[in-house]
This record gives sequence, structure tokens and C-alpha cells, in this order.
Amino acid sequence: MPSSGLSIGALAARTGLAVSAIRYYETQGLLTPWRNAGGQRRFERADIRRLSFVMIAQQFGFTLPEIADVLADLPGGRTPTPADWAAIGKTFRARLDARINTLQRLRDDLDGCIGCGCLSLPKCKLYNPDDRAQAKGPGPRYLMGDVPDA
Amino acid sequence: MPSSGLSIGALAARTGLAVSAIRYYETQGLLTPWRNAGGQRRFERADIRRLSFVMIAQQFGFTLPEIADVLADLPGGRTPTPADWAAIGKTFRARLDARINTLQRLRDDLDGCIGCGCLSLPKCKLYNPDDRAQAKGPGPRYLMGDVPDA
DNA sequence: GTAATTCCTGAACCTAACTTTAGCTCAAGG
DNA sequence: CCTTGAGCTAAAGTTAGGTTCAGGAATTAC
Repeated sequence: MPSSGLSIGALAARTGLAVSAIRYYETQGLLTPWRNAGGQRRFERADIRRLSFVMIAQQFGFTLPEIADVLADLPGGRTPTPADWAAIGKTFRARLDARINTLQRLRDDLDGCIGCGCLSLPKCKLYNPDDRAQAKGPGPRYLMGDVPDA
Repeated sequence: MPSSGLSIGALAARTGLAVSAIRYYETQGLLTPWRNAGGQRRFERADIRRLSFVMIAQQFGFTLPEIADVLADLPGGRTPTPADWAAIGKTFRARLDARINTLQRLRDDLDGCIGCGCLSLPKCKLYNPDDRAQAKGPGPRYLMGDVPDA
């Protein structure tokens, strides 16, 4: 009888992720393994797919909280079906499209702004797209896609 | 006669950046102010434009080293002309286009991969676009646009 | 049955891009 | 002259996304 769940090492081997990364994802609520009698984590095979999704979404520049948010739409009790995943894919693609559109819009503004060499502040659409001068707390202000006005 | 350079506070006011951020940018080589007799930084008016460019590029997800790299093409001795800036804009736009294209290609792969609900690992184009399983050192692996295969 | 793996937790460390703090100095106004 | 606001430096703190390490406990392999 093979399956009373995957060990963390096995999951790491199947996904290519580091064991430490998987444990970190658990702390971030991306995954909720159960524990065996000895206190070790046991994962379901569906978690391989779940982690694959996490990795893909990261390539697109999504943060872990954003990814968790998308994954929250997966069913709770049962193993997700292909249809469930397709639904997630749809949601995800919409967010992705929005991100690409923002970038393209910004690029087009760039053509009218720096393209002429002026980079004129008061009338520049790129400059100060929102409240650029405001304090937004510490840490990186915004990475790609987390652009104000998105 | 107004101009023997802008103080850091004046530059901060004109750009909307925090004084601390400007000082940080200097340490990163994005700006090279001179010092007055009392040791205070004095900036040129062209630095307003320079910082505006930094802010815009950051919105597109570029890192400070990448931005420094683009800015390195500006002339050293003299104040950059509109034509100089237009040239920078051109370089910048090319990098931006590459970034957008990568994202679009990834999105299209997504349609064929997760769209069907399979997310099949061995044959997935998104999964393992390069050597996903390899250690790449600590820190964030890659943010938007710094995607492997870019 | 014991040696070698693997896993566990908690804490410290890493990069990027800044901010905050502490302790001083400089510059401008009255 | 002297106070107040702006600057200065160096060091430490912050967030995100992890990795590395230390010191044990559980599994697995022979």
C-alpha cells in the first residue's frame, strides 16, 4: 500500500522545490499538510499540482499572498478536479491580462513622455500616476504589477 | 543668481522622493552630487529628470542596478540634452518590450497548460522553463521580468 | 538492532530597497 | 548670538521570500 501521503522530501523531489521552501509556504498558508504519528508532515498528491501552480504564478510576478488568494477558490474538503483547476486558471489568466495591460499602457505613455526627451514632470502621465510623493510604509514600494493605478 | 545647486531637501520636494531615498540612490551610484564647503550635497537641476526616470523605471519593475545600467549611457561631463534622454528612452523601451513579450509568451503557454486543468509536470512548458530545481542562491529567485528564458 | 537518513523546530542570516534612529554639524532668521 | 531647521554619517530595522544552522527525534535500510 503506497499512499498514506507524501513526505516533505518526496514532495520536494517531485516539485523541484527545496524542503525549506515548502515549509515556508506552509507558514504562509499556501499548503496545509497533516501530521503522522511521529509529528512529520504528510502531503497529498494534489499538493504537487498545488505547488506547481505556486511556482508558475511566481514566474508571473505574483506575491505569495496573491497566490494564496487565488488558491483559496479551490474546494476545501475534496481533491480538486481538473474542472476546479481550469476555473483557477481562468481567474488567474484574468489577473495576468490585467497585469500585462497595465504594463502596455505604461509603455505607451512612455512613448509620449520620454520619447520626446522632455520627461516633463507636471504633465507627465507616468510621473506621479497616483500619489507618488506619499509615504507608503517601509519596504519595497511596489514591484511589477503592483503598480498604482493598476 | 539662484543656482549653486539644489539641496537634498529641495530635490526631494521637486521629485516627491524621501530625502533618505535620495541618499540611498547615491550609495547605489544612481546619482553623484558634489559637496559644498560645509559638506552638504548639492545637486544639479538635471538630477530632477534623472530621478524621475528612476521612479518611472521602477514602476516597470526594473531593479536599481538595471536602472543604473541604462543611465550609464547618459553623457558624463555635460548636462543631458533632450536627444540624450530620447536615446535612453529608446533603450529603455526595448528592454520593456522584451519584458512584455516574455510575459505574453508565458501567458499563452498558460492557456495550453493549466487551461485544460492538467498542469501536467513532465510536459508542461511553464513548469521548469529552465532549471527550476537548481539552487539559485538565497533571496527572491526572480521577480517579474527577471524570468528565466527571458 | 543499530547506523544512516530524513524530519522536526526555532533562530539567525541573506538580498533589495528603503526608513528610522542617534548623535552631531551647518545654515538661516531675528 | 543663539535657536531652530536642514544636513550629515553610521548602524539598525523593515518586508518578502527564502536558506542555513544547531540540536534533537523519527524513519528507513541493512
